[in-house]
Amino acid sequence: MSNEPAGEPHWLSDEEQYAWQSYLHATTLLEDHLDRQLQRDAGMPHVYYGLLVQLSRAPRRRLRMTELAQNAKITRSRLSHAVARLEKSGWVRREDCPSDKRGQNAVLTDEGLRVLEKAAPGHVSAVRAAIFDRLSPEQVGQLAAICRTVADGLQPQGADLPWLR
Amino acid sequence: MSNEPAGEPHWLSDEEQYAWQSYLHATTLLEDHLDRQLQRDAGMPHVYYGLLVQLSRAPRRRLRMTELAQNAKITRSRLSHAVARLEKSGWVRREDCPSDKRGQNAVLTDEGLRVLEKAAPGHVSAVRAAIFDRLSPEQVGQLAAICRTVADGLQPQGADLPWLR
DNA sequence: CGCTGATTCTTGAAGTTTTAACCAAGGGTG
DNA sequence: CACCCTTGGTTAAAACTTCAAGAATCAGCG
Repeated sequence: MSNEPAGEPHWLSDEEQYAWQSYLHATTLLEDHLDRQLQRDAGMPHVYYGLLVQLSRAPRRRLRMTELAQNAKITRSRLSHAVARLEKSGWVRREDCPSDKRGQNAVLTDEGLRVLEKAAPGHVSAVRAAIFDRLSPEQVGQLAAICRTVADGLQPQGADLPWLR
Repeated sequence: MSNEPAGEPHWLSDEEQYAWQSYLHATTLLEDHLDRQLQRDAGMPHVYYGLLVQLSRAPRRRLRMTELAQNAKITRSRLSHAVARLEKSGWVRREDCPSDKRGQNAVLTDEGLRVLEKAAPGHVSAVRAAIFDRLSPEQVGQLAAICRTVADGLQPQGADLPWLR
């Protein structure tokens, strides 16, 4: 847990500090870049686009709210607001879950699918231009391994929230 | 995958898709984790903490607004709001720039420095626990190189905005 | 059944970020 | 100086996120 007595904080080494700074810059710039790209070309922020992608890959283009939130790594609350907005735009529709009366399914509408298919090529281009065109195949593998490791260390088993935190 | 609107969308390969997904998960979870950690322990989001760090490293603990925004990779507008909030909290003070009457300096206050020094150990611990304790030294080097490359590809030379986009 | 606690999802309010103007001061140029 | 364009920074409004609370259903159990 958090043992930080008044002793020695154990700072980052120069290499670590450099890596951390680079990481922060890269992720900030990239997220910003993709957010603008999608806002301009598809009229929605990156996270919302990610939700449509998840839905498009799901069995009948629908997913339980909680499952969608887990896949996208966001809170249920955030998802609720997001789906409300996407519903207002007509890309997504809510649907009562037959098996559990508490549940809701988020369903990707036909129009949502069209918007997604229209935006996807440009988005992939942007991602490719920012990352995969600039990295060697070995680096892509390295990146995947590093991210897997970091993500695994932050997953569910947290404490008092169902799956996040 | 599926159709191709005009020409060839050139989708991501399986390896690339996997890396991209892993990247999104890791960065989302990490940013979320650090935001909560700092909100809890220091009463501010991660970006604001980064601003205090920048200021603490600057010559007389002060920086021109634009320079600070560049260092932190955020827009001037966002910085304006952030500094307004930090000013309200007493961690930062504004100061007219003597050499350029349009300019403003953001100055880290003594209280701001205390808050920063108090929060730093816990934050470093969190970063270390999430990343550097889990990666090999080689991976740290790989991460830095990858992030450098990506960041360099997204830097200034954009078009209609001074330095961002 | 009636109770209790957990799970699902939503909501309102407060805080943060984006977007698009906007103003004031610099820096030429003629 | 008059003009015009750029730069530094702010602001209002809209969009988005977080936080805490709440309503409804489910599931176990006596």
